[in-house]
Amino acid sequence: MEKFAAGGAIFWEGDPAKHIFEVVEGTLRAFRILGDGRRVIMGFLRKGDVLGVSVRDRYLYTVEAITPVELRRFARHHFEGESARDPHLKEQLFSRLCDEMAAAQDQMALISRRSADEKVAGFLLLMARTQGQHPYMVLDLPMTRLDIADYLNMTIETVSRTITKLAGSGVIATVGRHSIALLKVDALVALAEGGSSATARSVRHARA
Amino acid sequence: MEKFAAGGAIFWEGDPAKHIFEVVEGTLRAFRILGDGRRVIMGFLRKGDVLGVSVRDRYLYTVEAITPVELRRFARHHFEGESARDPHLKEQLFSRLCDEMAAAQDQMALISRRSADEKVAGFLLLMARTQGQHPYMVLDLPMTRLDIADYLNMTIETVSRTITKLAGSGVIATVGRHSIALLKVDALVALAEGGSSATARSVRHARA
DNA sequence: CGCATATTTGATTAATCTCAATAGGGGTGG
DNA sequence: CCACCCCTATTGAGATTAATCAAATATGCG
Repeated sequence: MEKFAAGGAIFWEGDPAKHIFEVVEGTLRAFRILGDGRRVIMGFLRKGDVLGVSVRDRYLYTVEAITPVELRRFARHHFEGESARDPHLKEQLFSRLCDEMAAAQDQMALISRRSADEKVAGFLLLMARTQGQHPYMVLDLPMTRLDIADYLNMTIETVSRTITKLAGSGVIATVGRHSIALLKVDALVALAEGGSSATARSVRHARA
Repeated sequence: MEKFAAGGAIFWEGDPAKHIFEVVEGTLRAFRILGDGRRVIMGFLRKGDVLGVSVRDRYLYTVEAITPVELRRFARHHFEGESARDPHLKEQLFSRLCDEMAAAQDQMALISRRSADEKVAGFLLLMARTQGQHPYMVLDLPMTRLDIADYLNMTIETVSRTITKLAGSGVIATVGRHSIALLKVDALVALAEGGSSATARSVRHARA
């Protein structure tokens, strides 16, 4: 069991991938830095998530702690090649990887939304699903607005304005900086699916 | 060995995932339809690629043939659970899945680029890498501009304009509708990395 | 309690999206 | 083999959105 302080790096993009980590407590961000210095957040990791499954030789992204975290560390070679006799173990890893893949595709769909409203609404719903709570829930959002922006491929200003707007219309309510209460979940769902300015054109495309 | 005509669907999002396919010949597109009818292309598949590895119960996306294709079909249950005694087989599947994951992350980075120029340049370089050829190569792009647009999260008009602009500046040359010659690869690389309008601001963010 | 930092807010600019119309290919049938 | 036609792609002008630049304001931490 290992602990990291907020802001600390667990591993870096390009490091030899010698370990797999399971998140016991806390939240982390996984990201890559593009050639020109921009940061792309590939995902957020929470309790129960596993880091470093999908790599072979070297890590594909950097992982940093957002909050203080506790991790369980496993040597990769225990899972690899002939040494992993236990078929159950392999099966589980495979299963994890499928989950990770599904998450990546969900994020792709999220980023591919047109308007800022749709993206932020989709993000909040994704976080809600991850935290698996109920309507009228209060979301815990340990990441900064900049993290959210880099995750959704937007600027921090647009994220902030969108959240302010949603709060103004009573769909959500901000509680401090790192909590958001979802007041009208169905309105949020409608927004996330492009409920406001229906794009008949895109639908035409889809059917073409 | 099975053949599909251009435009034909191999399987649909939500179908029970009973088979895995290997592409022997041709090009396909994998996509999801969002709630409001928009289409998000998750990837293009070519000779040697494998479809349907990363799913457990049901396919996560629809796959259609862009050109006439030939596929090799395998029953999923041959790879699953205890029945797959061969550790090599499992290892290979795992390896495939890691590749798929890496591709998904690369696409995420591609979509997350700011300008249309960067996206299209990045796309062309990705296609070049996929086709693994040399400088001054001629890319084969069987997909339509709409496919490219739905892949890069842009409109078809912007894709068209960007390609026209790149051709006008002598970086590429269009050869018919489905071929593009890369004339200045390094210029393309520079564009893909944000070489034109450097975003000092984003760099600042990345370091923050 | 005060400071450093994250966030919000404002004004402006620049880009893409949208709507619209034209041009160009490529495939088909005569 | 050629001409025609349909569909894709290109081009144009204007509307809309988010990015950018700049400044003020909270918030949470030490």
